Amino acid sequence: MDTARDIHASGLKVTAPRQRILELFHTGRDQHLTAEDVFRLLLEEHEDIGMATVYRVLMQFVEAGILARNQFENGPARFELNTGKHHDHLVCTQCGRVEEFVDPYIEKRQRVIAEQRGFALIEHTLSLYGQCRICSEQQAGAIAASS
Amino acid sequence: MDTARDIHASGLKVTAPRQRILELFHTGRDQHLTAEDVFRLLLEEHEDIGMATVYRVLMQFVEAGILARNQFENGPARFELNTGKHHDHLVCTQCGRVEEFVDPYIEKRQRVIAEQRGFALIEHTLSLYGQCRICSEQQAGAIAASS
DNA sequence: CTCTGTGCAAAGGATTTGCAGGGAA
DNA sequence: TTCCCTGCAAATCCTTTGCACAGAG
Repeated sequence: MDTARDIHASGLKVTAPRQRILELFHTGRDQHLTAEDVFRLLLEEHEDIGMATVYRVLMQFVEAGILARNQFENGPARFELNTGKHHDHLVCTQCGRVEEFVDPYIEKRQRVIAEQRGFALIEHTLSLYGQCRICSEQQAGAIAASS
Repeated sequence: MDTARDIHASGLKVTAPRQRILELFHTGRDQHLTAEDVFRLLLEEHEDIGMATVYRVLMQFVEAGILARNQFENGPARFELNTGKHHDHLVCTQCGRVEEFVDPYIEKRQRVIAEQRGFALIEHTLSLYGQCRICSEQQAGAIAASS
């Protein structure tokens, strides 16, 4: 919550762009923002921050362990607060909503599989793509209305 | 194995570029090639095929269900023969080697999780990143030699 | 003969980098 | 005052598209 402290603790100077960007991620829930999202939100706040800075800051935060970077399919990278707790994602192919989940059993099987193949596991990404409840309902409603 | 037949069955004209590209994937094992790989291999065969054609053909093959496209981390897309059997990947972060695996339990858990969240599951990607056995051994050898 | 395919070059989206001025510590 | 930061523009990487000609059916 204390953005200035987090930034300083990472050995980075506490500047306006860095504070504003980090605040964005602390605002609201389910924040899985693209660099473009961050840039646009800053514009709306009348902050004059360039895309290059957005990318640089996001990257520094990832290296500092403050943010985590996710690459879904072939779209732009999405950033989220790094809570320290690993988790996987459910991504709505319709509205882009991202939900998180953890399944201890899947995590365990992954370690077993890597071991069997002689792989020294470093990390993994698991993403489930589908239509979320809300989009499914909207679609059902639209079909009903058109008939 | 009969590339011309596969291509024709997809409603595509049987042309030299399409046949050469498809043959590449039938050559050898563990073919997870990038568009760049394909382009380079064709050059070595003295085939005069442009990158645009490589991308177009790869895309058509994916749409035809002949190839499958995988996006690992933030690197370029990798293509492989679509055997019709879903599988996930182990990717060596050192040498780039890609191995495949299937785990019925993980598959099942994924369906359960999606259902619990009200997601109509369409597809998923699971990739384990780490160091393969060969790279681990080489590294161990290098350390031993330097001491 | 008629379209689909192809190569080339240019365009495109996402991200990175070079540079000179600006601002934290 | 000293570097670290920043904005801008240009560069990069991967991929797609426009166009006129070539070739499969």
